[in-house]
Amino acid sequence: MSDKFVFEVSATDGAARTGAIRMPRGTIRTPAFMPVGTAGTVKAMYTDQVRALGSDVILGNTYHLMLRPGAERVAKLGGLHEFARWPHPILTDSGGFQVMSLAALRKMSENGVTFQSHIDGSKHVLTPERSIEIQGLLDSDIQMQLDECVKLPCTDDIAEKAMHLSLRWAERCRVAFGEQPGKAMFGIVQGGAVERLRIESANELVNLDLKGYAIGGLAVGEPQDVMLAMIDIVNPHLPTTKPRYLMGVGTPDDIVESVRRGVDMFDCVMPTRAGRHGLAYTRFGRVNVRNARHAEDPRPLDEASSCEASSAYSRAYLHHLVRCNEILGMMLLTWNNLAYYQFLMAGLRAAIAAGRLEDFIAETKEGWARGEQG
RNA sequence: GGGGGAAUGUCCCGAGCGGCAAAGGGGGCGGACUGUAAAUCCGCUGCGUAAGCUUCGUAGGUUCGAGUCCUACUUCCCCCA
Repeated sequence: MSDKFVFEVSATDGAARTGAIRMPRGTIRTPAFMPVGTAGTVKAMYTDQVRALGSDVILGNTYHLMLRPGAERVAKLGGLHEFARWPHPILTDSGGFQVMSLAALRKMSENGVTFQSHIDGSKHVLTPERSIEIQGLLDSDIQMQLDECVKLPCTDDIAEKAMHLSLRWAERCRVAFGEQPGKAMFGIVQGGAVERLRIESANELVNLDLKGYAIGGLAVGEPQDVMLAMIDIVNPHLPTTKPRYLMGVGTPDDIVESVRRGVDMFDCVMPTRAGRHGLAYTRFGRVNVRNARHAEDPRPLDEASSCEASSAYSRAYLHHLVRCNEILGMMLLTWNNLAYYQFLMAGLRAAIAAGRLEDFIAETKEGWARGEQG
């Protein structure tokens, strides 16, 4: 096969692996963290900054972009890459997450989801086919199947129905997507917190022979140990030759633990949203910059960081900006957080390549536990 | 000189019109955020673990009961001279 979408594992360490996804718009080094840019922007960041931090791919969202500015309009303007000035790979979510997050504004049916726009209340039908069509109009490089994401905890019955519906939708998405060399459509494993359902979901999806597999419906209310247990259950059923993407996760600790278990891709709102809300992630753990104790602290968040936001601005100044609700405060903390996330990912990749992942993880967690630098 | 108005919870603004430990804001202190309806949301903010105690410029008074009514005083503001 001469597909231009290729996943290569270059090294493994335990269940963890490092490698690269190569595709026409660029290479994604794995394990990868993908900053979330729901509405065509990684909030509070310039694309150049996002790129410079080592991001190889960012997310976009079908639901949000179909409402505003509209998929056809984005297509007319040259696609999402051109529109948002991000020439590198883009992964788009299908709208499946909004099935959960906008539960009050949607209706499910076998055919698809009907959303009532959170913006103006208008009705929009999202079928598996339309979701793929929209993702195609956006010119997304990695497209996600439409799925039904369910909040946990839930009954086995609800988890099972959502999982089976998601499987049927996966097939329809695969047909709609067809053959697109250089691009990919990923399936999404569902099944709540039920081992049997997770395994069935994974096996059925693998039968569809997709280019990548996501684990969805996690970090949606369950404790971390449950999430990790689900990963351990699912991964052995996924082919080692395809990328595994844990959707929507997570905290640095979640990511480290998942990489250790063989996950290759992550996306999460955490670094960007938390940054806007005054929380900084650093090598020394989390720092709530709003807290009074930083008011007169001249030290930067991390003097050794190569990111200016982390090394060149005092905590006192960041504290001031956050308190004043200044835009720059959100920009700097988002920048710092994304820098830390990408620093962490680079560290994980290097550690796996060097066969010292466990040591790296121990050192990393030691830093978090130690707290403040110095 | 004459007339009118205002002082509220120990940071600020401010509701309150006889049953009030006293609405709301702001500020402050802390927390949350996981495929983004999020520059959002949630606590706490007189003392005490509690029964309870002490508060509404000051001092008296009326009343079962006063932040609310009356009197005087203090300070501030406005208008007329």
